[in-house]
Amino acid sequence: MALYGERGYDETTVAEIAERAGLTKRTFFRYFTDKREVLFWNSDLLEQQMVAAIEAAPTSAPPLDLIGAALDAAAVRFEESREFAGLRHRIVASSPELQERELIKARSMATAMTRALCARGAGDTAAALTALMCTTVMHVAFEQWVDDPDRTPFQQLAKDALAQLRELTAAG
Amino acid sequence: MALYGERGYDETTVAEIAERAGLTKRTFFRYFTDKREVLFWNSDLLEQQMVAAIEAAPTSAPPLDLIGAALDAAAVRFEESREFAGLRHRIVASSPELQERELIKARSMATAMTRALCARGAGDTAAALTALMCTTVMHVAFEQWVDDPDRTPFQQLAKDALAQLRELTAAG
DNA sequence: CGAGTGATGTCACCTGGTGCCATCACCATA
DNA sequence: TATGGTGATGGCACCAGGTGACATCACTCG
Repeated sequence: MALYGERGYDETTVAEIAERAGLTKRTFFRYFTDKREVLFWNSDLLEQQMVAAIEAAPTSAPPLDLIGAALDAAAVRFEESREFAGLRHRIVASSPELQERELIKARSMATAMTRALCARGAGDTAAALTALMCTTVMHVAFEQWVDDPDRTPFQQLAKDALAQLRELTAAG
Repeated sequence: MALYGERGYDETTVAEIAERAGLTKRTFFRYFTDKREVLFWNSDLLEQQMVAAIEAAPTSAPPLDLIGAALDAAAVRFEESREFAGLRHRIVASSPELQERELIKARSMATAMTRALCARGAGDTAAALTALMCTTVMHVAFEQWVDDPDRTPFQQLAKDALAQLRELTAAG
């Protein structure tokens, strides 16, 4: 992460990372499957927590509330490390391959939530749509949250974005 | 594409593709920036057509109608080559790196539509949410459409998915 | 003390991807 | 016809990401 920040992602070689860490290139690849994966070390944890939030919600909760619960869970993790998230986000934004990786992580999150929603009795299509809307709102809110000079809480931004999404689909 | 279908994407080397095409590895990379890009040859065309559909819609149209117009444009292109889309989809589904590429293409589509929506006077957040909902519905409908034994038209599936999304956000 | 086990190093190797220069076909113009 | 320019291709060397196979070393357990 330090090296990525100092010299840029593309300009950093795995050999250099390994050297800085006092290891070998080979050993690096035993810990990380990828050069990219370093930036997504804890992503599955976030996924698990959002899924758990959905599973823990009351059975009668409508889809939008489930999304809200998952976003609240995400908010907790995000607020834990705002400046780190900012650095990480800037690095990811600098490289297309990292954005690709970020997108597939989001997709993985969505499919996990889809499974959880199906397990709660939602139809396949409804579950998929709901989960994807959740990642959509998360993405939009995250873009506003990171590097926000006012340091507005993520939870607030996510709530607003969700409300706006509701308006958009209701109007007309 | 033939080689990807025969031997699988991962097992196919660029040198083999070039040889089959009567070219050199070097020449291949002058036409395609990537080994992956072969599968996404016409993706920018689809993007342009969906953007054009949004721009061509009446000024008074609500967001959901704009999404509908863009999806109709996509439907036209999809129906042109159903079996090809099926093969292509199967190949993409077989490889994570191809899925990553597909996701970033969808994202690029979304940002292009976001720009178009902003140009029509939509707010930044509203535009982003609308565009992402469009790609979401497109994805869900596409998954149902491809390899569907009943050969239901894409337009129908997209319309249904969009209606279901509306229900999901309205309920509660 | 010796065997087994897990983490690391070492090396060879493959493949995707790029820079650089040579070559060749084609085309316009004198 | 000869000449020179231009665009597409080939050839080559090279780098970086990534993997497999084997050696080594530390640590633990009996």
